Amino acid sequence: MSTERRAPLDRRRVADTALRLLNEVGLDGLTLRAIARELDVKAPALYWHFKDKQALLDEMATEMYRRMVAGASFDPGDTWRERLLKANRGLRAALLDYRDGAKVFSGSRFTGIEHAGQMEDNLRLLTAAGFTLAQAVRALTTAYLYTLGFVTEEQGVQPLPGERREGYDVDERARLMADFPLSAQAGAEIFEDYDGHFEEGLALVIEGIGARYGVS
Amino acid sequence: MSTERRAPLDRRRVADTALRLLNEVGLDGLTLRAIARELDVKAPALYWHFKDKQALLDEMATEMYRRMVAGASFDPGDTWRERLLKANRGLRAALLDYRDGAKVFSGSRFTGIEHAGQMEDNLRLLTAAGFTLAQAVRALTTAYLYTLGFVTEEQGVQPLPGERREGYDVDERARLMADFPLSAQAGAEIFEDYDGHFEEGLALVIEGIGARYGVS
DNA sequence: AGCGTCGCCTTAACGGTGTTAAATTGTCAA
DNA sequence: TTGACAATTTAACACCGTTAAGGCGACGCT
Repeated sequence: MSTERRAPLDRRRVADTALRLLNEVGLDGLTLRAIARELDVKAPALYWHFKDKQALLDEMATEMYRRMVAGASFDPGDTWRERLLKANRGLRAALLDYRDGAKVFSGSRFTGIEHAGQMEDNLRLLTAAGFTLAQAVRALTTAYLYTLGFVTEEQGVQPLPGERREGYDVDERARLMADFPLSAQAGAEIFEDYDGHFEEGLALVIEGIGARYGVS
Repeated sequence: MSTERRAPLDRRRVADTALRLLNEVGLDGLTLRAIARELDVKAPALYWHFKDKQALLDEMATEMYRRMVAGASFDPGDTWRERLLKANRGLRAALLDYRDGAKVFSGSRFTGIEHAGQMEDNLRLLTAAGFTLAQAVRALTTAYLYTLGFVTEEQGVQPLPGERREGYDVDERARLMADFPLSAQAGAEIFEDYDGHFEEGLALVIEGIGARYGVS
């Protein structure tokens, strides 16, 4: 008889498994029973480690953020523009790593204060570059909210890089909108080349920060 | 005996009622049975008018948009800056009218092409002002996504104007973040005065559009 | 060695959810 | 009068998050 025993669960391992499963089944399919099955455990066992499902989602969001920070290559010598570019490209990449990543992320709250480290770093860099604290917060937040909004929409159309949700045929859309020629033509500018469009929008935001706050 | 008979349902009336109910119970509490009860009908009746719950949510989002457009005071003589301000202030106001409005909105798709009217109008105004079509689309979309991201976060903290969700005490947050002085101080810049912060971020985006695309 | 405690998990169950199939009613036309 | 058809109800299904209660193994204490 095998005396092998499963190692006891902990919050981190549960969140890990849930994140892996998320990519297979999506947020709708991410049930406690499915997560438990994956961990070779019954669903109520999860309640020993999390007070409810939202707490597990919070831990998942926190783990997503941890991995994003781990993958970030922040240089103390970055200009503020470089830093804003890196931070928001990194955020987008982190969200795109998971199906419904943006929804999970924006629907949750961090479980600790680990995120304060990166924030402090960014605020220090921007204030050192000449921004007031209020300006620095506004700059970071505005870019952050743009990125979050962008990826939320992006994942609504393209759940994972490569696969496309139904009902987004650009050609058919153009046909329906025959009476609105500019809108029809705009289709390609909306539903394709997300990478390029994200960069362009981010550039707009950064340009605005530099112009309005008079920091170069 | 009263021979009064309920007028038959239609998609619009169902969406109306669902939107009213949304403000009382929130998105989580918005069940088909609750909506049906409000309409003095049983839940499966809704399936005569909608193929599933998502289709009803789509109709709700469309109705939100209709009301937003109805409440908009777009002047053909608007400068492109005025137009971007009006459109995004109007969008935010429309989303804030409903509890979880941003979530409902960004999780759904319009049921028709009614939204193309306003889009065409905006694209016309911006291209007339000197933007290329691609630039106009990018300008409108970037501001739109910022607004959507902003209100999503805002409603996560403040479901309806006036009421606040738990766990967002700025003072306690500052205490936890004692080791991160800038971040601690930033609390007030993040969780308070949403009106002012929204305006400032929107101004940043618009400034960036003007600067990068060289249109004044 | 025996015993109690405690951490971690299972079994069983509850009320509620979206959804479907089938039966029912009301209305209007032939 | 009958038949067709739109609109709704009744009944049921599978599954969901969550709770209560109990089981089981490992550990410290006497």
